[in-house]
Amino acid sequence: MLTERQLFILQLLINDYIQTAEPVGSRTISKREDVTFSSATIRNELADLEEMGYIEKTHSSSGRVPSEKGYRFYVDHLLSPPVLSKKDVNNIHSLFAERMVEVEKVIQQSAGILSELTQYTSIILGPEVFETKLRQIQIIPLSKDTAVVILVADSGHVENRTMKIPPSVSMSDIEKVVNIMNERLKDVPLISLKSTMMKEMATVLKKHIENYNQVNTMLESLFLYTNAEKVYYGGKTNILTQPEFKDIDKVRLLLNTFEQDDVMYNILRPEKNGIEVKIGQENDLEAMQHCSIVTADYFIEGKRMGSIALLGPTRMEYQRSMSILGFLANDLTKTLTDRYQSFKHW
Amino acid sequence: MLTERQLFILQLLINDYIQTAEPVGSRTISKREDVTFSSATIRNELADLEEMGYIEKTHSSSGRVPSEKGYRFYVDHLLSPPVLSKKDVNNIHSLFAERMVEVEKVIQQSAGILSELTQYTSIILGPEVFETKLRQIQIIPLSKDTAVVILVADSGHVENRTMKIPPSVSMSDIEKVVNIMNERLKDVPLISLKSTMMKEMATVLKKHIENYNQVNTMLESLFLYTNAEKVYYGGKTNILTQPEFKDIDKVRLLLNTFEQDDVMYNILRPEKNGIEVKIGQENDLEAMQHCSIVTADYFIEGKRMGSIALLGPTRMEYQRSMSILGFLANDLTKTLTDRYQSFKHW
DNA sequence: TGTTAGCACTCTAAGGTACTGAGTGCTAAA
DNA sequence: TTTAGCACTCAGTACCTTAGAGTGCTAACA
Repeated sequence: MLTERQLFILQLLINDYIQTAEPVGSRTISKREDVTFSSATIRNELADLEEMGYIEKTHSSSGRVPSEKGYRFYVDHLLSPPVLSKKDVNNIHSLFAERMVEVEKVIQQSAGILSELTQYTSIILGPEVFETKLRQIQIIPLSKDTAVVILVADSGHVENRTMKIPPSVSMSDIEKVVNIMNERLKDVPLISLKSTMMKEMATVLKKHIENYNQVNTMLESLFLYTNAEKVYYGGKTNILTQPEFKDIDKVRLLLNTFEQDDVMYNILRPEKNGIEVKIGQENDLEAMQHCSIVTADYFIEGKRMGSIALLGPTRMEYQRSMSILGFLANDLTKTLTDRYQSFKHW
Repeated sequence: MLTERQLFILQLLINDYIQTAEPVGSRTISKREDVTFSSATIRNELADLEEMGYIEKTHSSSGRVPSEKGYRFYVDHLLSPPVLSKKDVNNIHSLFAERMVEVEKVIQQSAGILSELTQYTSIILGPEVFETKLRQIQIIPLSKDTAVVILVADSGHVENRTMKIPPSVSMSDIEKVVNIMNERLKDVPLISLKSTMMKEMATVLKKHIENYNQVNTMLESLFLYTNAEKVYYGGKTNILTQPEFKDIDKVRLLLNTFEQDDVMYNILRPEKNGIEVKIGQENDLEAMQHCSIVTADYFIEGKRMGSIALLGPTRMEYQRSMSILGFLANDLTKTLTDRYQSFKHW
């Protein structure tokens, strides 16, 4: 168990290290105004803290650096009360003041402002298709064997795919199918579109359509890819300004990971509600060894829709990041819920 | 004017430097089998070449390195005949063997294969809207004051925008407008959609619609952004493996530029037809100081549609890059033209 | 007159040594 | 329990030396 003084020293040390990125020595700590005890005392305490695994030395006569365990403890128990400057708050609010129509834009802008305010890289998981429902489906022929299928969701999201039409399927067949789909599939959540279609529509389609099998395989291919949530970024290269990323190999590893949407998706997918912090190895991904990720969720009508996140070095400003993130998640939730309700109750 | 021998030596030097990234000395050159004269002779020639500005020293007793002028001359006059291995050719052909339906995918894949084959960063300017024509326009209401507008082009390209509907404009008005648009604007090139609409439709609309002014401003905002060509990338981080990009600041500058679509667009927009090489400063952009860009165009029915490009260090394999690029541009042209014709003549 | 061998010279890169300063751990006294 | 004091450690820097790759120049050669 840590004593009051040890807690205090650990906090001072981590705060200092977050600012300077330099190992912190006992003398540095003793010089602070609110420290009454001597550097020798601090040395003793530091030795204890090191023994318990909260801090480390970079070499035998260096100052101390927080360990991942130390950061974990700091985040869980030692964060000072959140302070957001009015400037920051205004900055965020002003973003939502101009009521943007397109969700994509709202999110892209949010990513931008996050990375600007923090100088870290911001990552946002776009709204899940999860709860959005089909409003309308349309098929527009392009040539004798291709057509564009357009799905419009009640969230305003539009999805389109080009597909091949088997020669045995006629245009009038397709028209019939579309009509039936619009009747039967309206207000079905996009996520269960495929299964609903297979279940509910099979019998109806069989009645009205000749080449049921061909049509069916065609439709199956259409809904093959449940469109994953899109990943948005802000300040992708901000991380390169951090001293811990002077090494080009680390950078390449990390930037490569950014390009893999599926990997990022898994990293951001939160395990629990609320603001979550993952420190270094906790991300179990080599590229993220020296990074921490702070995530928060946003909601529409209480349903979790996606996450917003900040990625920085393990030595990141957790308190500030969490505050900004929480704040923005809140605003995002409000905006999107408003928007959604205006659609739903129309 | 350069003598035969000087040409030969310059060529050997640049070839060597491209492979090794190390300054090339007279002895290195003299050791080559096909070199009959001594290193002393070569030293004399190198001194002349340096005086003429084709090569440089990194310090007073170092070997020589090509200058930008040297590269320029090399690219214009000294390239050895193109050699593409069968493997490369097959690689590219196989890409187009599976006839993909969506242009986006074709292009994304092309970018991928380009960067894989060369280990440089590939950049592709998506097909211009330029010649593609409107096939159909649709408006789907989302709420009492918002609707999604969907434009389908004959190329299969789908464009959608969410817009606000002024309260004074009724749904039936909108339906009327859409009908008129579909009548009048069909087969109008997307690029001139706005002007055609303003000219041709004004009179008709005035007749049928009450709130002409509101509708008009609404429509104007709709076509405000001529959608720029999309920029696709492959192997964004490949450039980081080049020894000239060990410096994190150079990297940041370059990667930041990648994020600015408009800047990249201007860089890629070719000035003349055919395969073009821009070396270092010729790109007049700080971030591109140490880079060269090779661009080629692709066409649909003889009309230039976009460009594909490779970005590497100035010390890049020009010959190979140009060959691969030319080859792929050709395949791309064929594929897209085929596709387009199957749409057009339907 | 063009080519080449030879040599003095230059500069980088790598390795070694010495010094400084920030930091530690331990001990003994307050 | 705290602290002053001291010996010790180690990274970083500066400085020097050496090795090696390369040049430019000169004088001799074909």
